[in-house]
Amino acid sequence: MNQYNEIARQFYENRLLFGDPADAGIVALEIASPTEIDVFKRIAGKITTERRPLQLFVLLKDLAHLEGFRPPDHRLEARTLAGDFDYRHLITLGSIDTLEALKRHLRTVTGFTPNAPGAPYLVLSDPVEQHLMLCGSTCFMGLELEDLVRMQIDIETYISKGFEFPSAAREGDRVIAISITDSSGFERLLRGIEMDERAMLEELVRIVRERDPDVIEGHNLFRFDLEYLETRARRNRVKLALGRGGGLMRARASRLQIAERSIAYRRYDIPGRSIIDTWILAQHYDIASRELEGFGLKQLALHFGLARKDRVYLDASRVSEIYDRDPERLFEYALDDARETRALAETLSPSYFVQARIFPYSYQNVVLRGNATRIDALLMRSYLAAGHSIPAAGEPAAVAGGYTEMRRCGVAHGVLHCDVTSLYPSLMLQYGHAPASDKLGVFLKMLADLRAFRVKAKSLAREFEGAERRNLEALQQTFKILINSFYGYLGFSLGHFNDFVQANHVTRRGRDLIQSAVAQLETMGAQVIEVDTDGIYFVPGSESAADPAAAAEAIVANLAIPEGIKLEIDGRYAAMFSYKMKNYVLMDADGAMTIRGSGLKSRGLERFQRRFMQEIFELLMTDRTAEIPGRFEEWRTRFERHQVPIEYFMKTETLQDSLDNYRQKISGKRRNLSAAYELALKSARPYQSGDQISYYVTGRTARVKVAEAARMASEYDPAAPDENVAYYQAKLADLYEKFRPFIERPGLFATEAAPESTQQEIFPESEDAPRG
DNA sequence: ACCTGTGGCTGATCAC
DNA sequence: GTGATCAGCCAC
Repeated sequence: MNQYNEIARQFYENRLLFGDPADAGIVALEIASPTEIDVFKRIAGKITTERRPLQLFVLLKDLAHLEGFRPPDHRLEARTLAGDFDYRHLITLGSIDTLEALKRHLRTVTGFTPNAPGAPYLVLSDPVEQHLMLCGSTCFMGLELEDLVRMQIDIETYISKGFEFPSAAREGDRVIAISITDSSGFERLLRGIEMDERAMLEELVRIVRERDPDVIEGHNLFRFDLEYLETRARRNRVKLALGRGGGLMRARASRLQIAERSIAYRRYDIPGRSIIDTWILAQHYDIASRELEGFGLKQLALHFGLARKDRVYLDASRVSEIYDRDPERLFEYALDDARETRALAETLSPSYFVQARIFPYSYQNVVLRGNATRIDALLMRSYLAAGHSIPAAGEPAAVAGGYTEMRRCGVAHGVLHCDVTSLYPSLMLQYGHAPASDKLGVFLKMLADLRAFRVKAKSLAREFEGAERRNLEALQQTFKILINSFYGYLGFSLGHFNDFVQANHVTRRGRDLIQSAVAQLETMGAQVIEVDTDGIYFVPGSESAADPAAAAEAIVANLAIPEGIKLEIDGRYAAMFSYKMKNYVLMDADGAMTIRGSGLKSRGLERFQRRFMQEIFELLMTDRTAEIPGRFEEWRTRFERHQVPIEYFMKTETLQDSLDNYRQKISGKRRNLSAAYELALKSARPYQSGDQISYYVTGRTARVKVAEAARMASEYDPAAPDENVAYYQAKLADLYEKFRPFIERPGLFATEAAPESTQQEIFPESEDAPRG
């Protein structure tokens, strides 16, 4: 057996983390009848179906709540679990009908809805999850991503004359092309000239059934394509029987929480298959990377280098026009979106594929559930398997976070960064910070296994090529994500094993550790610039000139760091501009800059601001501050002459709220007016939360109400430029003012001795730009 | 029905 | 004008 198989087996035999390796090949599960579940397996490329008895459960605090409940099919078992946690009575049932009846009964008897805080019973909302949690199986054991049949679907729609945006409900709007590709190389374009819409929809259903994909992928499937198809299918009286065994596609309103973004969307489910929306994968990706310019297929394909060289993108608002004039031209390019979606999914989905082997969720739910919720599911699965009761989530308490400090600001040269490797996980393992309620000790066991597995997967990945390397890379990436979620779980208000006291212990140790390292560095003659949670930027003392690399290692080696904790130099920079906490710029030996912090690189800033700042930073860090006033003048003049293109001064904002919600908050004076929402309200397009709006500011004076003076960037006419020159020039001046102290007095300053902005105005106001 | 955390900066708006 | 507040974005 080769090394890859050996390691892989070691991973997959870990039943704390993975599903049952003996139940391999599962690609999907679907409730088949009130008492049965269909388990779809792909074995040697062929789909088989096993119909098994459904295993469902409810957990109760008090058996008395069962009194008076008559199960419709009399199949119900109650069992008292070990330990004395709140949820100690496991009621197992074999029928959805019984489950629903029991939920109704418990709601009436206890007065609590299923997941309300303090409810004396616990029911997982998804019956498939209940089943997987009890039986211990998971999807994709024994499979790799390339074993799945993944289909990509993309539709083109006709927009009636006089309208800019598609509406499935509008007379005249319709589907004019459906592009279908799959991972076996199948490609099919349904063309609206040979087929009417009904025929296209029926053909789509037929093809999906015939190709029988495990996964259906698409870009914006949830927020556009499926909703459009649903409406058109209803109108054409076509049943979207896309499921395995002919089940209908279902829909319901749902919400998705991705970091600070809360996205309302219409969730779709297709029996026996998983729906993967690459728009959602991109949202997840962006939380970690913060580098995407936008979430359109085009922007993503360009960002990930997936676009073919001669790729032509058809603007959705021009599709109808092209279709009327020359439909062949539309059809020529229509398949490209589906092909590109396939490549995008291959880029973004490997980690989720691995996670489906770990968590008791369908592949689709792995993408849609949050990290802490997933850890909760692992803990619950372990406890139920051991026949142990489950605690109720603890009351939330305040948890202090990481230590942050900016000790020095301005420009420094020869900067090092040191970093504590996996700070919180290391502290949790070294000092045994686990939930007090984890009587079985699985929390730290899982964390330790994950850490060991990650090290193995990472080192082994380097020894392999091709598919095996990609798989190992996906494994180590997944382990990393999971490892980093364990600390967050302690402070997760809905985590059954949460522990806010322990969360506080962990961060307290982290703060002590990093502050001790800072103090030691300063004692050794280093100048510490910035500290954030687990990392320190500093300029080493002067004695290190001869061999900077060795000197840097020596510094770190000389720090007194607790047993089991590793602190290492993980970056060296020619220069650093320290501006504010969490806001700084690094320049490496080649002169390449890295800009960090919302104040310096936020996508909420117009591109001209980011560009002008970049110029300032580069000049600041290369001691060419004298050139900065000239650059400022250049930008001012460019605006004066309308030479700045719209892409540089438009602002792009993401709508977090729904428009209804925004309207309600405004009328209740619970929030301020916002340009992006006001424009969205005026627009004909039905904007949803998560959509982005690009706008610019019109008018003649710098002090305008932005929400009133804003116009959609798409309405800008370069032939009749109406951007507010004074407003944008004032922004340039504000920007210059922000950095003026550092431009006038170069060097590195202790924070309390930071240079103040002087009152003198070196740039006279222009007549049309009165500034208050 | 859904949900990992804290800390920090900035622009826009609004009450004072 | 100033400060408070909200929303949005980002670091870790």
